[in-house]
Amino acid sequence: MTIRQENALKTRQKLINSAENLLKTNGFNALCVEDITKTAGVAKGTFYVYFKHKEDIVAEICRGYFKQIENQLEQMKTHNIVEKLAVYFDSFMRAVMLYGINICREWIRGAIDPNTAPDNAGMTKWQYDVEMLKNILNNAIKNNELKKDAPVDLLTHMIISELYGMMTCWCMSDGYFEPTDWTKKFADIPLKAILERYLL
Amino acid sequence: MTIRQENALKTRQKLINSAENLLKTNGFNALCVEDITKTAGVAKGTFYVYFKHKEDIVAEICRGYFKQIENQLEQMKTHNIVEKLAVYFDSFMRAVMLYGINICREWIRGAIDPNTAPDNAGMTKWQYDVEMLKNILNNAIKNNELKKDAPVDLLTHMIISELYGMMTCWCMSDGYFEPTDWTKKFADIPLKAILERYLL
DNA sequence: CATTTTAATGACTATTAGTCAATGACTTTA
DNA sequence: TAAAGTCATTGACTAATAGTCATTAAAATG
Repeated sequence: MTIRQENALKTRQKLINSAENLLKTNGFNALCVEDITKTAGVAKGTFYVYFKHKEDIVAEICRGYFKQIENQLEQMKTHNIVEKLAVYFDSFMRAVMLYGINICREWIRGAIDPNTAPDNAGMTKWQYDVEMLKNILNNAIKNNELKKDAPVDLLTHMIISELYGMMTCWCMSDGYFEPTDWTKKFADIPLKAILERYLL
Repeated sequence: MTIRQENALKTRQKLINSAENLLKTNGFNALCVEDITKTAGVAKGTFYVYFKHKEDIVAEICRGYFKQIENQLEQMKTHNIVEKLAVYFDSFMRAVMLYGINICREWIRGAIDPNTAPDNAGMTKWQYDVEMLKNILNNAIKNNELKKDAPVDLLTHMIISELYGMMTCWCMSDGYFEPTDWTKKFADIPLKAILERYLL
């Protein structure tokens, strides 16, 4: 890698760090490109060298969190399906605890906003969620944890509903419930109810 | 009521109708005040006579849908708690079917957006949701349908999570599931699981 | 009819997303 | 190593649009 390429990567990362901090403290509504570049110590135009739209950098930040969760799950191959899903839910809530309520809001806002940028593979964050969950369920079928005739598509979407509902409600209640307890309730009650009849 | 007051009301309503149509067809991101006033046939400044911020008119529109749902529920006093909640869920989905996916998106976006305007009673849409559900549950306790020691607060929030999750997922899947089936799944499985142990 | 009130106006400011031609630091090549 | 070429960076620029406000005219009042 040449010096030029290295510097470009550094600049890009400076922009992401800067945007992430602003997002955490002030939320998406207050986020503006000039603030991002000022904090990063570059000119405004530089932003548009690396990101096509303001939303793109936010999508990238959210994608970062998502990758972390994905990694955590990779290391859980031995666990059974219900436990794995509980960890999946818990990971999201942990990310929220770590990064704060504004990031959580942005995660949801980004999902319902039709303008949200897909990643370089052309996939939206939402599609990633779906794919990841589908894989977990399909693997469970392979491992004889779940019945062969389980409606994977429907189950996937119902489980994602639980995840988004849990996060949305937690944001709106401004952290009224203790995050870990909150997650556990969902893993224990609706999640189990959804899977129940298809468990082997 | 004087002519002046009547005309003012009419103007206000024209603005709301105009905004509602634009919202339905183009979504919130594309909504702009100048379009609203142009369509309504008034000058831009007129908008700000009736609404303090752009968001306020959207909040008012959503509030309108909400009132309709509230009215439907008023006429359901005889039904039991599980049925009543099923109707509650169904009403939201019906509103979505009637008003379209953009209104549904806005309903969720408005809930997670901390800038959303409260109504004249100082209540956000989200607080309305919570209050309405709490009332339903408290009434169920009075009617001996639900145990006296049911944790109303927690149940309220878990049920709202189901509602928002169901709606969010449906929007994100771009109406992939048939709305009525989709609602029924949630009323039948997670909702029942949440209430189950507190039913009498 | 004279005076007061207020809904409506549209030109105005302020903010900010996004563009682009110019620059010069780095890389390649002969 | 010097000339030629590449590309990250810049900041002044345009465009779009939220929100303001002094003015106007129509309606209400007495």
